Amino acid sequence: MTAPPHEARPPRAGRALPDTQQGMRRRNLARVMHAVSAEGSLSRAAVASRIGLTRAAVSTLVDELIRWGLLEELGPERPGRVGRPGSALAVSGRGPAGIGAEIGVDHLAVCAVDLRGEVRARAVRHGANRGRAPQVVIEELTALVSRVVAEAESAELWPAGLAVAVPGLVARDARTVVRAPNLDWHDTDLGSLLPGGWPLAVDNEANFGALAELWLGAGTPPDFLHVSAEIGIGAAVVVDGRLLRGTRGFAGELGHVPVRPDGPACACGGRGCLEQYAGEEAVLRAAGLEPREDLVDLLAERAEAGDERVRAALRDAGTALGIALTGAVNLLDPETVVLGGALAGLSPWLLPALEAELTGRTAGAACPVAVSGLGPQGPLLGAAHSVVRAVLDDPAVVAERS
Amino acid sequence: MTAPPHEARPPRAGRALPDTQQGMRRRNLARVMHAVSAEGSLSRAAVASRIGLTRAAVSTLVDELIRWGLLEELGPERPGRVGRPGSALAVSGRGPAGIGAEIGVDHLAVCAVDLRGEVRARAVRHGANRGRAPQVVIEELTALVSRVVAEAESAELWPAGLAVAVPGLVARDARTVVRAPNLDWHDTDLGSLLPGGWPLAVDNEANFGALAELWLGAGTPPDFLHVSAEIGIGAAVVVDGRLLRGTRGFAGELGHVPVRPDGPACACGGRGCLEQYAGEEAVLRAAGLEPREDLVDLLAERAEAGDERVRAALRDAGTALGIALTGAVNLLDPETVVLGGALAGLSPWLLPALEAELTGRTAGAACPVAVSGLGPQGPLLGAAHSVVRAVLDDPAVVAERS
DNA sequence: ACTAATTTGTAAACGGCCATGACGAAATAG
DNA sequence: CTATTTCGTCATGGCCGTTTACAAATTAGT
Repeated sequence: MTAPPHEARPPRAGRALPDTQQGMRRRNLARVMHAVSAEGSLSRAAVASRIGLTRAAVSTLVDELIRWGLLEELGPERPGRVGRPGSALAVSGRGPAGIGAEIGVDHLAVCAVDLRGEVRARAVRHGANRGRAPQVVIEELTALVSRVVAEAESAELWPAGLAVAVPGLVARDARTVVRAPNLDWHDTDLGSLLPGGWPLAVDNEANFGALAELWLGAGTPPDFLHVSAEIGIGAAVVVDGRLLRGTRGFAGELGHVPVRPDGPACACGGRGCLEQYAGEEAVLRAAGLEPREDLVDLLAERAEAGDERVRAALRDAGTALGIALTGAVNLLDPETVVLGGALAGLSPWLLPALEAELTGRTAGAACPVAVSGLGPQGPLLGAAHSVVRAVLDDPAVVAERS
Repeated sequence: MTAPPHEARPPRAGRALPDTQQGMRRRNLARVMHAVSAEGSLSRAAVASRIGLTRAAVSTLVDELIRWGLLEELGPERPGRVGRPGSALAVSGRGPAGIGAEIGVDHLAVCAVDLRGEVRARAVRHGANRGRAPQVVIEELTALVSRVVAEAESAELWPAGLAVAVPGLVARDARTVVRAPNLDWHDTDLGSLLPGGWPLAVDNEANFGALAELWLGAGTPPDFLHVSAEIGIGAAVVVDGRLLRGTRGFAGELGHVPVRPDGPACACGGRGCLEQYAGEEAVLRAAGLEPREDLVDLLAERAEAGDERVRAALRDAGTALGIALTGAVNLLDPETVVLGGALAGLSPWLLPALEAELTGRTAGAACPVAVSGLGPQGPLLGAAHSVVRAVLDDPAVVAERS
């Protein structure tokens, strides 16, 4: 577990606030929100000492945040120490909520998360989406969103934004799906298909999964490499608490890192890419299984049961992952590598070979490998929380929106 | 970690100015300096419109910067347009200077750069440093620094900091050389050997080379991957205009990215690392040459002359580089890849094979490869400029220092 | 039980910083 | 020669956090 930060500092948001007196005030509002959010309940004086402002300044900031409905006063604290007890502040359970959505290969999911970080509404629809037209899928997703939003509104929440996790490459405009091979989508502008009216952010599921790990994972450091696999293999690079997106938004394509330069040809144009060894198709073939919806469970079950062919397939996938990760670790020097998504569930059979490669190839300076506790829930939670974080990072936006 | 705030603090520690009114003023002072520095000469009104402040505010900022000796008034501008002509401001050619130093495998170099970015003093000593004790080498380096500082001081410059480029891995404290295989140095604390009194920053030569490319290179974008090779192969990742250093400061170890997982064993513990194919030793062996000091010139000369064995060696090195870079590009999605250091001089024979691999393996989404115009001068210039940038990024420090 | 000490939250005065608006100065346009 | 435009500066005002002071609420000590 990482030591509690001496100061609850909001990670520098995507779009920095202007460097003016008003921008300073907005950043201080954010610092108050983050401090209270991190501790759950805090007095004004405690916030002041934590973020380095005076009690008087914090008082005016808190007044404003209460007026906007982002904080609420819980009443006097239980007096344990000497002196007048403070009045406990907490992040409001009403007000803005983050709507997260996930487009999986064989399911759709939507949830609403309040400012406290609690999931307040959910909706899921199972069924394969592969090859279906984006319009149809988005229509169904929109219906789920409507249901979740209605449920949230009945709990006095209002949607502050919609974030959609997609199994594919997303352009930096956070609207266009450039390529989602497992859905057969290409250059699809989700911005025009999804309901307008709220801020919208579309991103790779690996990215949202990594953010969930950063924000919700136990002891996840601000510098790590998050690897996830559904059908393709994606990774997300988090540096200093921020996602590394790349010029075109395509960073993290671990699946196409060359593992054996003379290996089998890949659809990407290369040879011997990681996906040729650790991708779903490759593992299925090596395990001698047919494609199914609940593939991960099946693989885990067979491996558990002692199916030697399945175990060998997973072992080989782990080896390939280890080779690719050796390159990534040498290049990025992350604090840890986190296995998420489907890899989390299969980690008992992947990890030994993976770690053998990784530590064997990096003598001494090995990078620890951890398994995500969020597993397949990561992307959806990360999406919803990304909206919540946007509000915490700049609480003043809600004032403009009323 | 108890570090005195004044001494041994890395100039570009990345630590942002405090978020207060005074911090805001300091940032605005920096914006004025950057604006004037970028244009060479600018009136107060032009600065104001460029950085988004009012003329009145800029006036007071400029007054202060002139009082500190960082800006100087050149007098009225040539009136070409309507209205009263402005008074041209320029960055002062006197005052603080950045001292850059480079410890190469077969040379030492020091230079002084003024705030305008011009090199005002140099000193070089040739001779192999491999295997010599750090104390002895640093003693010689210190002598060179003294000469350069004396020359700078006679030109009314005073050293604002010392930055040292080293061919090896440097810890994040910017003082300790963890491993420099080509010097045979291990866990050497340069901070205690180098002259005190100034802020000190030790860093990898690849990092400083990348910064030089960022700051001085023609048209270098803020997101790129800089590859350099002296004996080992180092890379530096620049994201959004900032170096990615990694948790331990070891990011960019491209030389130990696996290229052929079953290839020859490497000192790092791995097999088939890039260095086994494109490192100096490997290229020498393939080319059938003996180690020499001016190896790069020799290789270029032979290749130019048509020596087929040398050309094949460089071609193979390019291929291996291309494979390793394919992985890096997939992971980081940089805007360009820049070849610097010794690779720049050999690029005519490396590039064809390198680009063939890179574009062939990344179908369509290829990443352009550029060659550094700075070549072997990069690290030294980057080091000196890093000190200058630190002053431009926070001009108020010079006021504290007098 | 009563006083002293400590801590919290708020209010008023203060100082730093930039914006606004006005003014003189120095050029061009007609 | 006048009107116009632009530059640099000054006085004023608003925003924002700090300083200082004070009442309220609790514990510690007698």
